[in-house]
Amino acid sequence: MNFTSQFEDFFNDFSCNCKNVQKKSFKKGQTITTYIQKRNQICILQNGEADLVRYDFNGDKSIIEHFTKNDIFGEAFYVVTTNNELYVEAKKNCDVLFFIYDNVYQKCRNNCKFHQVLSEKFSELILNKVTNLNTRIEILTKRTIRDKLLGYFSILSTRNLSATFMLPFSLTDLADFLSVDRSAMMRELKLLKDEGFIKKNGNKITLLFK
Amino acid sequence: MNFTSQFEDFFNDFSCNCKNVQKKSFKKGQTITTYIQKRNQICILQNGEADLVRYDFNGDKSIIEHFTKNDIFGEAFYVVTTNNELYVEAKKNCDVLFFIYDNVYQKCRNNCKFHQVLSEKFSELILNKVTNLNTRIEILTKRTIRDKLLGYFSILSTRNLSATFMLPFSLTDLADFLSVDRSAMMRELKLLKDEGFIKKNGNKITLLFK
DNA sequence: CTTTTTCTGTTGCAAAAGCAACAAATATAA
DNA sequence: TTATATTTGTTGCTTTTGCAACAGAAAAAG
Repeated sequence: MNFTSQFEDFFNDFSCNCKNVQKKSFKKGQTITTYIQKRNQICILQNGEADLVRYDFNGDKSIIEHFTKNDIFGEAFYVVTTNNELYVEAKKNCDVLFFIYDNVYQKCRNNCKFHQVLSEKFSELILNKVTNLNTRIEILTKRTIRDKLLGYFSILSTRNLSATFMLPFSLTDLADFLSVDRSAMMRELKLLKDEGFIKKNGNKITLLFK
Repeated sequence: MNFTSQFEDFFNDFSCNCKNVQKKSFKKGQTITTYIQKRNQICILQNGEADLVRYDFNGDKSIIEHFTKNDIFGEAFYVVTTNNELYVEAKKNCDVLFFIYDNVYQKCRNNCKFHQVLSEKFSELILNKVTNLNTRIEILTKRTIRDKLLGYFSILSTRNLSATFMLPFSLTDLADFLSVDRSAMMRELKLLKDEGFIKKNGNKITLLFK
């Protein structure tokens, strides 16, 4: 995704004084925002890593999305239902911009640089989000844990332009991301190793096929 | 989603002569487009219903998305990988607008009304798509067939403002949409009926809880 | 109206996944 | 540095899901 670089400088140099945009920092483990479907909040992750986490009424945890630099998120993108708890948790120290959806097009009176660039580039940011979500759906629609693992690994391998790559998650979180039982996933990982499909060293995976 | 109404008249009255936008009609069962990740194609469904369908290398079919009036789709939203076949199939007669992503912002020389409105409203169309995809992910991350069914039913019920609603799918397609085995899903539907959670009459479902 | 195709409903059996529990290894905090 | 918490790895057992196969119902095609 090379469009990211277009925003890099802009977001780093960001120093808009208008009241409609807030910049906040979070430490690892802190909650960046909880989705409550009242405000029309949108967030841009300037730096760090974060997960959108859901707990359903069974207490099952899912990692809905994993966010990295310049990813966009917030309750404006989500129809929140009552039997879910949804929040975004910082997995590393994060800098985040907050604003509401209405401000993207109804520009603030200041006519500041931020809003000018944002309204131009907003679609590209969302377009990127859509492709990420589609990739996520592609993995989730795989029928078996094995296919989910291999599908996800293959995406990471492609992104990294190498058969070897680091998982962006702990194995515990990976299970929540793939929406499967952790011990069942561990069993499958072991089988994939034993059958010679992958090599695994902590969070470093190497694909041995094709 | 009441923003849809804003577009209704516009898209129906559409009569742009510029070469960058094409309007085509399809009969039920026809393929609207195949995703090949070469062009940056975007489509808007003016009328009808269509499914984005994937066959993976095992031959398993998934319905990735179900499109209705004013939904937006196309390979611009998808990172196509080699071991998938992806295409959009008309489930009813459809009218579709085709254009490429670049045209959304690099407006055509004609400066036609279509592009003017499109560039203003494009973000809202995508935003709507993002919420749909998130809803889709919410269902797919449920761990059991039962929870997937109940989760999906509850969404349809909310949308229809009624405990009773019609499935937009055949039961065969519903299984592909939930990404589960059809016979296992039928078994679960029967249990849900027998245990008094739902009433079912063909494609008409009534929720009997809460 | 008849034939053909698709969809629904069902079942027995096999395979996969979930659950619970625990020990060892790491990482984090005091 | 020691104590505490989290993650990894593993396993037996249970439950859920998938697969294959088939018959009847409904829909589409001729």
